[in-house]
Amino acid sequence: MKLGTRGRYAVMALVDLAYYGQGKPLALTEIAQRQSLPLSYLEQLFLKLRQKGFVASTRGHLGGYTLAREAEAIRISEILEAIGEPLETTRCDKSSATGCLRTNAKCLTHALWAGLGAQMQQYLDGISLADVCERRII
Amino acid sequence: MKLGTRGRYAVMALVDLAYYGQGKPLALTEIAQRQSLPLSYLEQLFLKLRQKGFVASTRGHLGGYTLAREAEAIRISEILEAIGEPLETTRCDKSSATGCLRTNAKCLTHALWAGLGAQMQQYLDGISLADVCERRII
DNA sequence: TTCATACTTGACTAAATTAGTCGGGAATTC
DNA sequence: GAATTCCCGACTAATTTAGTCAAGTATGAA
Repeated sequence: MKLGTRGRYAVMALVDLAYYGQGKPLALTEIAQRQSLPLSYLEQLFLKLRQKGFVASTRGHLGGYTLAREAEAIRISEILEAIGEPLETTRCDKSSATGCLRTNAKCLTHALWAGLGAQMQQYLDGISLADVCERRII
Repeated sequence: MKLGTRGRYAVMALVDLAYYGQGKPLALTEIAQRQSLPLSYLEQLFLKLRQKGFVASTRGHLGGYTLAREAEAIRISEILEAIGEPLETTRCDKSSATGCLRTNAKCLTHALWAGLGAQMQQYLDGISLADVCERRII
């Protein structure tokens, strides 16, 4: 159960954007350099972030990305979901038949994993981009 | 960020063992059938679980596995650790140089991921095998 | 205009991980 | 001695991850 680079990089980059880009467009190259992240990988991630309405882009010279929403209003959980880094603790979501509903013993563990997922979701729901920037993490 | 089959199956099997095997050895074939898990995969997992002292084995006819410790004393987090399903939210553990300590911006997210990891750990630390069997999950 | 900058997008790929399988052994009981 | 069951290592197919690469489009400045 490990966090991949997708989620990690996306949050790192958005935190950087919120922290250093005060309203003005910030080029991805700058973010990539400062955070030591591969540029073309970031481009992929920001494509999704733009499509989902987290950032806005300005093309051309002196262009870059800006936050499309306030840093206070962007929760970490949303970012992870947007770029396809799911918090998946169970496997029985899709179809009820193949899942864990065959015997009652199987379902004993279901509540456990669902609880873990809820725990994670709740934690990341409760933290905004601004919280991370201002070091308000518990 | 998803839970793999290793961790899921190991916990499912141990819950089954705690639930159905009341002191008497329970064969893996039985557990595998009841939980619909691949037998030879379970064998791998139980090898580790035995080596780490979670279960004891009895060979031969009417043999099988028993819990080596009380179900109340086995925490879910221990099981996951034993079989190599780590709760890895950060990547800067190993060496301080390659990690997140180069710029201060990087470290902004470190607290976040560390917090998430702590959250998960705490949750799974607080739940025992017995809790799962007796449906004492919140 | 022309050039440099920067976003846009899709296709592709190497490496790692996962989720197992397979085959043969060793111990124990009936 | 035969059936059962654990023991153990080697192997592998498929998936996922973590990117790279190439080509294009839009914009601002000189």
